[in-house]
Amino acid sequence: MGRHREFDVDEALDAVVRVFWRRGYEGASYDDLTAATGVKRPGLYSAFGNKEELFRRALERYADQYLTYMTEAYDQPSSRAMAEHMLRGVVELTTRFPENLGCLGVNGALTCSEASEPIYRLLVEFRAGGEADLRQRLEEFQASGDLPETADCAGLATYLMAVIHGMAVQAKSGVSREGLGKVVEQTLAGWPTAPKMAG
Amino acid sequence: MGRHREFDVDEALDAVVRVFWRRGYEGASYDDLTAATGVKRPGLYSAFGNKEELFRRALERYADQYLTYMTEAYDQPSSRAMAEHMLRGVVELTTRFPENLGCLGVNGALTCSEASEPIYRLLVEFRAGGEADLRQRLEEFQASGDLPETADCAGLATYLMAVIHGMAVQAKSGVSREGLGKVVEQTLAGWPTAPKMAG
DNA sequence: GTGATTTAATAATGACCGGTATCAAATCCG
DNA sequence: CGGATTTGATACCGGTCATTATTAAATCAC
Repeated sequence: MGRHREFDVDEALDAVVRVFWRRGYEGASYDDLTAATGVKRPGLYSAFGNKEELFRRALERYADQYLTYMTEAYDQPSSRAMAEHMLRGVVELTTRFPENLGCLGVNGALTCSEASEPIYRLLVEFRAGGEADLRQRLEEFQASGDLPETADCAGLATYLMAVIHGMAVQAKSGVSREGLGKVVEQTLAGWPTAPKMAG
Repeated sequence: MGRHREFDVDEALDAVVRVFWRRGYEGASYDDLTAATGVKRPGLYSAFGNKEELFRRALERYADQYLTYMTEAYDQPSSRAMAEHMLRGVVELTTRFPENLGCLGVNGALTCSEASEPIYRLLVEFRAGGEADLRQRLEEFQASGDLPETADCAGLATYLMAVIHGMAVQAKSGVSREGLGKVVEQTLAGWPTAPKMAG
């Protein structure tokens, strides 16, 4: 019983995601958040908790809504196709909204004051988790003969994640979709090729 | 005439550089800056102006002190040697100080509140300037036959800067020197080779 | 309708932010 | 020395930060 909530929690969270995506965790104020959501301060607090919890919720929603191309990539038939799917997905994501260039995983808090270090660590772990998943998938590709036995899967994962984060920085700096496409091309041009199979 | 300044301006600026490098522009407070420099607030203001001017001074000093490997790279005899020199320099720079991982050009302000957008734009231009210089040098290498005529120098410059910025993000996330070395190897493995010259 | 309960809106809280006014200490000139 | 001038240190300023106390409005059970 009691009065009903007058705003849609997921809609508000979507707006919150866009604010953090654009401004980062510390750069986003409650004035920004209330303006974007149309929800007053106490409404956000009662629905999501404090700013740190709000960011955690926003990061989860961001992953669910926008990082689907990562799991799609894992279903591709070769490591090269996987890399291409991921890279094309990054180009699309990081340039899709002119107001939210780049990606939340990097924009959220590359640096911050001491007070926000929990969020900084959250994002470090978030990115490290993506790299660990990628490494594991690369090792599967290697086991199935799609990558040479001499390939360093951990190193390749670190490399590909570096390119992805670098593209996010470039996108945030205003590099166009076409410019980022060149990054994709060069990355794929250097991708290791499977050894010629007998038979 | 009058009382003499009791601190060394360059030493103080070096300490300021390290604070901004670690915390970013907005994440660095005057409490952090005064603690690191040993100079009280009014001392910093009288020597450097306000926070924005202080950051501009710090960025200049950072470039002079730490980005020398970039100009060294331009003196290398081939585009590949140049790329390797740059990439090894980035590994060294971004992991040199455990308290200041990554690079100031990216850490400074990838995102920020509306109030700090002048600094945000300064850093966008700072990075874009580096990419423009790199592109020009690549075109010279291409003109001298070190890169194939089919190579896209602008695209290569965007790619290499993406790798560099991505390595800075990875370093800031705690990736080791060895891990970043793998990024260098993979980047060089895909570097375009000059066409075989006749004679 | 009445009372209990939940949300919405306003406005206030203490802490910290960048930036300065103030005054004491130090230096130079004469 | 004495007076002018600059720096150093303390303490303060208004503004903004995240957070919350308070009160009005809305909904439910009965």
